[in-house]
Amino acid sequence: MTETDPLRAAMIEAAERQLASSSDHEIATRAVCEEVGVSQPVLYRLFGDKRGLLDAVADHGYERYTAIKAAQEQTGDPVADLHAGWDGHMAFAQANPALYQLMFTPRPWSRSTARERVMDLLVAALTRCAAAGALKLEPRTAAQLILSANIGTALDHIAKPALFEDPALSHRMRDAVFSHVLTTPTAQDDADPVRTAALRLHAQLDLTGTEALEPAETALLQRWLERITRPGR
Amino acid sequence: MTETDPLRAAMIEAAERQLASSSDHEIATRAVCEEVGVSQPVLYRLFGDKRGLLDAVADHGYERYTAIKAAQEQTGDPVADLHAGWDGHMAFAQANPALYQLMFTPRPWSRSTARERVMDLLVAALTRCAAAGALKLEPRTAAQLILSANIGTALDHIAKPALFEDPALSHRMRDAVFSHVLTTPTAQDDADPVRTAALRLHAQLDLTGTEALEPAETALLQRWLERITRPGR
DNA sequence: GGGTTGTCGATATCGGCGTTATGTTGTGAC
DNA sequence: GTCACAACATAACGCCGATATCGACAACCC
Repeated sequence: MTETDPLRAAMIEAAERQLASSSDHEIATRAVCEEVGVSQPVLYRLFGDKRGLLDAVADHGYERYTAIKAAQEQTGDPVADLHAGWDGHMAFAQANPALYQLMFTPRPWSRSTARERVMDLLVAALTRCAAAGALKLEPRTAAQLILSANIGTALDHIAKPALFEDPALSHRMRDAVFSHVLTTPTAQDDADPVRTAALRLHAQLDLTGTEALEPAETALLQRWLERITRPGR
Repeated sequence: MTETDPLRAAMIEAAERQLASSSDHEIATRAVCEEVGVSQPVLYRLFGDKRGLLDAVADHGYERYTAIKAAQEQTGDPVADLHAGWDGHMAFAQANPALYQLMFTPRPWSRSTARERVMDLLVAALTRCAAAGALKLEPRTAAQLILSANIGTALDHIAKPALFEDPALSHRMRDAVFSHVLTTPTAQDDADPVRTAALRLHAQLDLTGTEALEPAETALLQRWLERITRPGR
């Protein structure tokens, strides 16, 4: 995945350093090239564009993001992992505010896939929750809700860094969204038990699959389960 | 409040037009001056800075924002007004994506007060809800939650405009946050009836005040009510 | 009323930026 | 040996944000 081009990696790291230390969250292609010790045309040959460099920095930030996440999501309880994932997201925003905005704030003409990949990570974590019967919604819908709320909260905290000191607000938002997405441990099958069971089976099939059915049959079954869980609410 | 300086207003409007029609959500001071028919030094005399111009554009956007809001928040039911306010916020983001990002995305060194003023508007709407006994939290805390979630959802929709077509996601987020902030109509006084009653009285005093107590007494009472409602959760 | 002062504006310019055309050097193939 | 090609630096172009300098004009004091 990483092309192991040392020059390219050095430029990305230099750009990330300058981005983190710049007061206005901006970088200058000249300064990046000077820090690495090369001239400007190499930047345009490697990244095509300043925007290409920024996209590469954002994608590199995704790998640092996954490194933080991979170091913690070890619990057997997927719901606890989900909570830790929210807090890890906030910690990443606090540690790298400029990089965070680059990754999660909409930039026109951006071709970075950082946000989508974070989304996929979240969908995977939510699918594990669904397999445990803890999810009320489809994993993708729940992921969109959680990620939007997480980003909105993190951007608010970045604008007012004092908020990071007290995690009460972040946890309140986390609980608000999670309680709308997760099943309550007490009354597990609330309104529509068929729907919850279908969601659980769908996720379990995504995770482990089955050998009791032919692939074509499994595919048809998944479509049926999607129809059962579709209507929302 | 508006200084009624026609030149200043013309430059703000020109900058807003160019911001809305620019592909990269950027403006050039030269182009703004040229459209108005003045030279660059007047821009720096009026706004001091390019950032000053952008701040003025953001603050002007706040007035358009309030215009949309003032046209709808008329119902007697403050909770219904709150729901309409969320949807109006999303509609504003859809109608003016570039201006929206300028107003609600953290910009270093920005001196714009647009976000704070929107926050104050939301606090006022929530205080009306609290006076009706519909709020579980202090208005400021609730406002921070709602605004962060609203901004996060709107930014997500701006990045993928197709999401605007189906309001299901936005409404899901709205319900998630609101159900964490508002009292359910059925079981109004749930865990801590003293706290809910104190919140209600605090808000009502903020709104209408009282003549039964001296001002100093009222102030002390408000501090007591804050201590009752402080501990959170 | 003439000179003074200060405000408002334009012209011209500076330094920095993103980007690219041009030259130059090194290297492997035949 | 030379020829083709790739990789790199030099130098330049055009645009941008910001400002120094200068001119016009109204108000005001003596």
